[in-house]
Amino acid sequence: MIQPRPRTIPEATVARLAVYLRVLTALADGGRSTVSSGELAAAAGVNPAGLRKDLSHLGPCGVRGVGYEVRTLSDRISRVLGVGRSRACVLVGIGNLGSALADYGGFGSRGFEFVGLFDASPARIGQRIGGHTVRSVEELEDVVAATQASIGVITTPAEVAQSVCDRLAAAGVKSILNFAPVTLAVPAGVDVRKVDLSVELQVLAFLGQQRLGRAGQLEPVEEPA
Amino acid sequence: MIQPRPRTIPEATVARLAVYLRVLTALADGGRSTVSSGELAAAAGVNPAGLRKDLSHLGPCGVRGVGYEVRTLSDRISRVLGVGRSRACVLVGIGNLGSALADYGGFGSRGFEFVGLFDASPARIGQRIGGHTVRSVEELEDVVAATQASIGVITTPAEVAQSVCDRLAAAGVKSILNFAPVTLAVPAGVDVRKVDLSVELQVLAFLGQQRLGRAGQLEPVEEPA
DNA sequence: GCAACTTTGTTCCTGCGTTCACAAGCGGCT
DNA sequence: AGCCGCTTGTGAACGCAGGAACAAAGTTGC
Repeated sequence: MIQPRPRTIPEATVARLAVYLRVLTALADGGRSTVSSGELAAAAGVNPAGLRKDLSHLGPCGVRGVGYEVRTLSDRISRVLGVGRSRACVLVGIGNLGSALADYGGFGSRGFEFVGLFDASPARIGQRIGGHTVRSVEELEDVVAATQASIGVITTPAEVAQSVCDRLAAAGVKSILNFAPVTLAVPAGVDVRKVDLSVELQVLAFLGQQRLGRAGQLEPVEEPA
Repeated sequence: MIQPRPRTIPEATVARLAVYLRVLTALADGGRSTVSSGELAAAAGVNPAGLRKDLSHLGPCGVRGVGYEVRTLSDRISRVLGVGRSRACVLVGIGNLGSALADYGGFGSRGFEFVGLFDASPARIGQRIGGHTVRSVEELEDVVAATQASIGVITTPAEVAQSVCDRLAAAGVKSILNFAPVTLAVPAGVDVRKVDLSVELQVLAFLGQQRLGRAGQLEPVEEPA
């Protein structure tokens, strides 16, 4: 028997499922037992129809006329996303940002566990952050091999990010989250996801100034009819 | 004389323009004077045709048969994005992540200047980070009004993010970058951009396990029949 | 001066994501 | 038991981003 449902869930949907899961957890803590798509969508900041379509990728999991049972839906999403499955992560580059991530509690509750913090600076090595000890980046390959880490996070300066990325990929890491402001080249079979904080600010600023122009506060730069 | 070009540049294009700008800056530092779309696209990790389409939103700025002049293109993108224009930003929530952002040098070179760091904890108030002193969140409205800050960054715990957001919006901040894991509600005319680190990891992990499933290495965790 | 090569700018097209709208199904009320 | 209202799940249309192919334009060599 084959599954009639296509196994591919759009990436945008996956991102929203994670958001829904967080909202559902908050609702469960609040004692709610059921919730409608409209209410859930409002809390997540999306369109109700889009939410239902996202959830349809999991198969029918609601009751018509009533809504979704919070517990059931929460479990279903957790299972699909693989929450609870422990995932070993390594983090390279223990600067300000790296320290913040290592110390952030939001990962552990989702099954992400840092099994190695690495830095090249002798001043950093040996420090304890978030319950782990910073190790020399020389040990990177050994730790990845020993722990079978599948996720690597790069928070190094841009200059060394590519070489760190190469070493992670060579050591067997299949998924890389990159905070360094460079575009990484990786071999096939390795996923890279980039988070660029200054680009986010830049886009935000551009939208702001574009909105000012549209608002006609100062000379309306509209094309006249 | 009106500009015949439509003023709306797609958001995705704006984000890529910021990336191109970074690559161009690196090229200029390396002494390059011209660059082709193919080379620039490779360095930015995008399709050459897409890059040319992005650049076409700025009007013709290349020379056929030669390529783009690095200096000219760099200036053009900078002007469109508003780089160089100084933008006052306030940062609320000086935890690990907030400290990292306040101390990150990548913002100042793009014209983003933090004019206020705020926290509610007395233990944090008075600390100096990145050349600024952490102030009480009580002073938030006064500082925003005095500095005409247009951008606010929220790195507080989730529980207080909405109230901070409300205060920022009421004080006149028009663009908000939110790192707290909640969906913020804002009045019309205010832009919010959300960066959710744990969602990024979640998506990465899901793509990884999905890739494993497709590879047929082991049977994917099917719902039993 | 002319031809050939290189590279841009544009156009078409395909696919995806989002939104709207409606049929199907379930609980509650009479 | 039967009807009504509410909510889900799905099908269709719309708009948008991404990719490939092509024409225009400029340079280089002869």
